Amino acid sequence: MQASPKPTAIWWVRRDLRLADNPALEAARAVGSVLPVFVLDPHLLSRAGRRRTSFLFAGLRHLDASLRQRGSRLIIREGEPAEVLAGICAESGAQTITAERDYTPYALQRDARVASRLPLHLTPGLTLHPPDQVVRRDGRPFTVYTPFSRAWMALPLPGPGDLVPPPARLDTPSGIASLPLPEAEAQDAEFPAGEGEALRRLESFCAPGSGGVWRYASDRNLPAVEGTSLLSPYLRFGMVSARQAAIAALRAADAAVSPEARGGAHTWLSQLIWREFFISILFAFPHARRRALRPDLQHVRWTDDRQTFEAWCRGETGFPMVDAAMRQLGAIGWVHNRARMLAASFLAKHLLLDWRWGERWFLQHLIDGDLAANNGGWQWVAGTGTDAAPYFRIFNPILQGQRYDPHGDYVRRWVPELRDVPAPFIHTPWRLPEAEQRRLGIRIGRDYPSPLVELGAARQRAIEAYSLSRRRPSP
DNA sequence: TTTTGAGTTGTTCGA
DNA sequence: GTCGAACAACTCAAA
Repeated sequence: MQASPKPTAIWWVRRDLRLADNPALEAARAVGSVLPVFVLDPHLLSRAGRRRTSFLFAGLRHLDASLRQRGSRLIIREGEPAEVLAGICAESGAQTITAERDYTPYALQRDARVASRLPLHLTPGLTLHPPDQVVRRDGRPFTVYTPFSRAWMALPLPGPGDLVPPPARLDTPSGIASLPLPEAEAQDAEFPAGEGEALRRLESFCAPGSGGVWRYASDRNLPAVEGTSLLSPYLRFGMVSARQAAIAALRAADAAVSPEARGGAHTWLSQLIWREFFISILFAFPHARRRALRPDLQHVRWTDDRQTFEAWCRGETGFPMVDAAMRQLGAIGWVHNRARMLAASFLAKHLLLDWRWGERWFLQHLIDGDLAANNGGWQWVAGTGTDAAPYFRIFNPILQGQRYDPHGDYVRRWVPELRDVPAPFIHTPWRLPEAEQRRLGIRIGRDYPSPLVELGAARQRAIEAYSLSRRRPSP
């Protein structure tokens, strides 16, 4: 063992790919020399789709570049984290490992394994408030969003002065071997990775006057409009911290000049709170990862129809809003929130397919794919979760299209074969008269699928299947 | 312990 | 076309 002259801490990077406002990095710096390490964990990598993996790899390159500017670098290793870290501790003589605490079932198990044999020091940072601190008076977890958010807001909130700037220099021991940085695919056009890009987005979204946050309350519902922050992939990998985002939201609310603007900032903040709510839910109810949170909805008789599922995956259901969502997912690995809800609701309700099939597909393909947020969102839409949508709240993809994509811009962008369909028919192309189809050169059923189900009957079938499960005494 | 008010994002039906 | 009620009761959270 070759001890370095100065005490050394390993900064174990997991999903906190940033130098600013990073408690795990600060904890390592407090020890002395900092050895930044990222472990390629086969267990996690095998579950992420190509696009998210590439985003992560590009993020590692950016982090490494930032570290090198500060006299440091990122050590890449591969394998079972406890084994790998034990090896690096021995090589470097590091006395401590710092890391941002993560709350998924796998992360908890992994970190317990590491902590059982190595000095692992976990810090907050993934959330503003640790999930086990936003609880009811009796200590039990909240299971309804609104009381959770009230309790969350009642805890001390950070201000701009709490943000820790990135270190100007980092002292890192030399001579520690690293694998080459993994190759990312060509830079993602929609979501360039990196802390710099994340901060630019946050700043422009909250920019006085021009920022999207001021119109967020209304524009966030329009999938054809760039009305959301587009920060989800960056929050997913901690290229920006939830705290940085929340502080920006609180400042925006303070600076708002109109009730609408203030409402926009609050609505956006509430989305950050939703993120923490779902992290808390999965932490408190780990079984939700694999089955319905609500015991009475664990026995819905899904149709188990693979072909229908595959049509949904491909974006060939015959319902333009659903198909636009699924094509957007395939094309850029990100889907507008309203379109996500629509596509998810359509799968679980109208197609009566097991929501977990859709959950897995989303988790694999989304750049921002996050176990807690994805599972929470799916269970909410499917009505199986805590604080779920009532059974009768079933999105109608036609009405939703007419309401939130009235001109069909979103549909035309992602379902190009419907490009020339006039607006009155854009959400119901099967109603185009034959002559009109000929004139436009599009044949429904050949160039674009006929609807997979009849909405009214499918809705009825879903309500019945759900109530049947609920009537069954739960085991 | 009991009571009370409330519950992200909707749709349909009938007046 | 617009509006309000119904949709099914239930559970949560706090007083």
